[in-house]
Amino acid sequence: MAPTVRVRFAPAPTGLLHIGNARTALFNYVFAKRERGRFILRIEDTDAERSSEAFVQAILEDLRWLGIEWDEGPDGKGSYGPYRQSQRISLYRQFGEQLLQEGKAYKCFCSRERLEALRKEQLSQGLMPRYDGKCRLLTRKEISEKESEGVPFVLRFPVGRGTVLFEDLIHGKMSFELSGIGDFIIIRSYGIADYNFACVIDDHLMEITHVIRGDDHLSNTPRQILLYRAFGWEPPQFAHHPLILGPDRTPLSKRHGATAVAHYRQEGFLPEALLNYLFLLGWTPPSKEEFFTIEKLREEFSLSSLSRNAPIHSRQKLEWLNSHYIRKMNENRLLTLLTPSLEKAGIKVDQCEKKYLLEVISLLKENITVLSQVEEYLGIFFDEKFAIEEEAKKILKHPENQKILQEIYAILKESPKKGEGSWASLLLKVEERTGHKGKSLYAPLRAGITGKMKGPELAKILPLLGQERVMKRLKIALEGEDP
RNA sequence: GGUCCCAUCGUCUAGUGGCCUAGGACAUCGGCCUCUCACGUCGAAAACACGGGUUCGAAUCCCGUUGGGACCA
Repeated sequence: MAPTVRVRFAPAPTGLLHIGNARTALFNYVFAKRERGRFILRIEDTDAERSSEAFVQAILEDLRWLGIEWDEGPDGKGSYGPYRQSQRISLYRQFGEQLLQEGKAYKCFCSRERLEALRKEQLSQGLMPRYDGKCRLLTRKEISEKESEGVPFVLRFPVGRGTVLFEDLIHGKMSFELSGIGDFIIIRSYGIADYNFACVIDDHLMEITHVIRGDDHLSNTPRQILLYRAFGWEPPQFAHHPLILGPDRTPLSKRHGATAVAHYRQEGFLPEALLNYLFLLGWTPPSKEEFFTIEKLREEFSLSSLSRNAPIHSRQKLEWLNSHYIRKMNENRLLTLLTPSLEKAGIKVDQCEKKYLLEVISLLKENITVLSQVEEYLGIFFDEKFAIEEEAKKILKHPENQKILQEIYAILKESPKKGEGSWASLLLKVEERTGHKGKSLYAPLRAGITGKMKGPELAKILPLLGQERVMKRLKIALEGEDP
């Protein structure tokens, strides 16, 4: 029987989770679900300077928001811990020591100055800069001399010659020439493990079966495989996916503006839209359908069908998906999601009639791309936000338009309270009396009633506002007063 | 400089040797719908980086060039 699939997502808490990392997490998560395996969250916080607990918490929050649940992680779940590298430092040292004892690693006493000089010289000769293996040849005596002098050292791994072959689940057969790789550091002078070393030890100890990560690690993989071999461990399967690029075709970073998941969440993007988008960049479901859910991904996603091209981030496509999901969402859930935006805009949600709120939302969801955009339209439905835009004012100034509004006002005044259905007949009456219809009627009406030039259908807004409020707003428009 | 990765419309992609006069989506432009915006709908413009092979036949396979990217330092 094949062992249980175990995958991991291993972010460094040196910043907010950005959409590229989120995509990696999602690939791992969906793969684990499909294989009925386990998803492990590991925090790579060996860089104490740049790591912070606040970022750890922010990352966890973003992952949860995306719908990712981990089976094991830094918050107590799982028995392969600890799940923070900062708590595993002594482990790395132990394994470093083991390699040293077995003669599979050596102490390197070379100073920063020597390394720097070496590098410059190699460069000037047109050679590739890499460690020349000087300390690999040190005698026992020389080593103990250096040690007693207290010369700081690092642990290096002798790479040797040959070719490393492996099968990448996305790229296929991979072949790396070792002649291009210098002896690399596994433990730094201050006792901290290098990335590749810590990564291999953790992945092995946590019994990771599939390492799914970005292409930026592709060329680290032969180094890691060498370490697995040195320990006599079975390497996991590897899958390297392309990195999301910015419009300038360099890897997505802060320079490209908003890239953090948290940012998109705050702006009012839905997790299902972001998820759909992240997979759409580089993957097409068998059905060729553009919209898909995580359930569908669980059934249909496969690493080998992922594109090997690095995709470019497109906010437009994300927005398109988001507006689609907003329109599809039911009003009750939308109201829950929208409440923070509404409150922030000064609408006291709990004091509003829920039925009214839901109706407002059912109209507005047709017009917005991101949740935060509702604010733009709030003035139509909430008196405390009502304001007349400059362009609307211009329209209202026209004498002819004033006449039309006066007519409407008069008709409303003489009509008994209108039920919802009778607005249509009322507008017909207005058409008859003023001789205006279509645009010339509706434009001033819209300007007067909503204070805006665009928005949902007037035929739906009017009954929602009710006769009384419509009259009140007409009056404001007629008197040319600022409300 | 070495070791690798990648290469179809502006963007995401379909395409795994004949079904391709290269399909879809976003964005763009135009028509329709319509009081506006949005939606919807119809249509237009838009790509196989280049050069060699292999083959009866190549976007698809091989090699080289070019371009972009990663890692190494």
